[in-house]
This record gives sequence, C-alpha cells and structure tokens, in this order.
Amino acid sequence: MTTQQAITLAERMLRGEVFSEKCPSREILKHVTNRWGGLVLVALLQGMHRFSDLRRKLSGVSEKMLAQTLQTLEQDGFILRVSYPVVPPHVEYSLTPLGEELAKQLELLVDWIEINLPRILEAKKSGVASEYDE
Amino acid sequence: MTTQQAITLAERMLRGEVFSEKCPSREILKHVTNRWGGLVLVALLQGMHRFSDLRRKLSGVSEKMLAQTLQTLEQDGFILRVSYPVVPPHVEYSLTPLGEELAKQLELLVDWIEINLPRILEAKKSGVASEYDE
DNA sequence: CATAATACTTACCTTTTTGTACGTACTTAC
DNA sequence: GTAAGTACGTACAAAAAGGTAAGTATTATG
Repeated sequence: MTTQQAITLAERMLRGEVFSEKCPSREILKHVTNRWGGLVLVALLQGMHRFSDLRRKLSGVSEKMLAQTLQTLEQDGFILRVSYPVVPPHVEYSLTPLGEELAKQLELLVDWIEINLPRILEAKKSGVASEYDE
Repeated sequence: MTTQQAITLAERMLRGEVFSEKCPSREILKHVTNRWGGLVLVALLQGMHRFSDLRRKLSGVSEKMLAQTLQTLEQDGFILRVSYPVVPPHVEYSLTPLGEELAKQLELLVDWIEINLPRILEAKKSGVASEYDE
C-alpha cells in the first residue's frame, strides 16, 4: 500500500502523464495508434510515396481515411506533404526527421508482434482458468 | 516504378504482412493500440496490480472498459489473471513473460512521445503550406 | 441499519471512427 | 467518345468503441 503509493509517485517523474486524461501525449498516441496512422508511418520508412502508392500498399484503406490520416499526421509534424500543381495531380508524402524517429519506434513494435506471432497464437489457445484459494 | 515494386517485395520478406488486411497481427495490434490496452500493459510493467489499483491509476477508465481490456489481453496471453475466492473478491493482474516483452516495446513508444512532446508541439504550430512547381 | 468496498456483468445509449458512393478537373489511352 | 488515372472533398450510413447506471454477493465499518 505504501509501496504502491511510492511507485505511483516515482512513475510520475519517470514517465510524465500519459496515464492522466488531459495529457497531450494521449492525443498524439491516438493519432499514431488508430487504424491507419501507424501503418502509414511505417510504410513511409521506405521512402517517399505518392497518395495512390500508399493506397495500394495499405490493403483496405479507403481514399477518405487515407487522406484524413495523412492530414492529421502532417499537422502533427510527422509527415511532409509536397504537391506539384500539374495535371494529373502529383503529391509526394515523406517523413519529417521527427516522423522518422517516431516511425522507427512503431516499426519496432510492429516487428515484435510479427516476429512473435507464432508464440502469441500458441499462447492464445490455452484457456487455463486460474482460481486459487489460500 | 520498378524500384517501387522491388521495395514492396523486399518488405514482404522483412516485415511479414501487417500491411495486408487479413494478417492476425492487425488484430493484436488493435488490442494493444486501442484506448486502454497499451496503458494497461505499460502500467503492469510496474508489477502486479489489483483491478481497482488499475482503475485508479488509469484516470478515466470505466469499470466496464477496464474489465473488457483485461479480458482480451488475457486471452492474447499477455496478462495473467489470478483470482482468490475470498470475500470481498481479490484478483491480481500481472504480465506474462510474453506480455512483458510487448509492454517494453510499448513503453519505448510511449516514452518517445512523452520525451519529444515539446518538439512535437512546436512542430505543430508551423502551418507551412508547400506547393512547388517544377 | 445504511454505507462502503471488492470485481465484475448487463442493458442501454452516445460518441467516435470508418466506410461507401459520388463529384471534381484535366489528360492520356483505347 | 468512353474509360482510367490523379488526389482529393463531401454527404450520408454503418459499425465499432466507449460510457452510464444499475445490479450481484458478502463482509466490515460506523
């Protein structure tokens, strides 16, 4: 109990305020962890992409969602959007230095999941109920 | 174009199939990146917690959502739930070895965001529109 | 004897997120 | 002349996620 309290205080110093509702980091975390945000960032680690390149690469995105995702990520300063006023339209998306750092963290997470998928799927099977009495 | 194609193929080998809709990793990623999943995992890095410890720590969770989150994470094999049949109820939640690895990746991500929040908020301000003609 | 605490579940409702289908403006290919 | 490709915007609809309030059983506390 006292221990628990002490840990809580220690965390406040170590890790800022993600645990509290009003911290702006929650907002960023949301942009990055919604359905398409993370995928877009990781995809852009491979270099510049045009809108429809991304659309084809991320199987399942609608144009609307892709556009929306790109916009919020651009506003967050993670993505650079360069549009050439030619016809047909030509727009290039790439990561900013900030975005690249973020994307690398995300890649680690995604890679971990993919690499450990066999272990995860295996662990899933076992429906062991654990009820102990003391 | 040919380059683009080649990169796409290389990625398939490097990174599995997150980009494709039907990959089970998308599902796991979802559990981990929804509103409470990630926070719970990171919180549990500090050690065992009881239900209401978590409730108090994650400001803003409802009991329903916390219970639900804990259940899916338990089913994924990331969380261990041990319940003692005493009254009042006593249930302990902790990370499995698998969950701990995952949580550490998540912590890195969350920490990056928190540490770089000043840079992010600063980058956000500048509403620079970039339209170039060639 | 009413209240609080524990760890939930359930029914119901609201908010958020995501998707669908279409339109735009212009050009190239068939 | 019709279709396709480009990078979106917009109205509307569907789906998913999240929240609220109440209930459950039992004990301890005032």
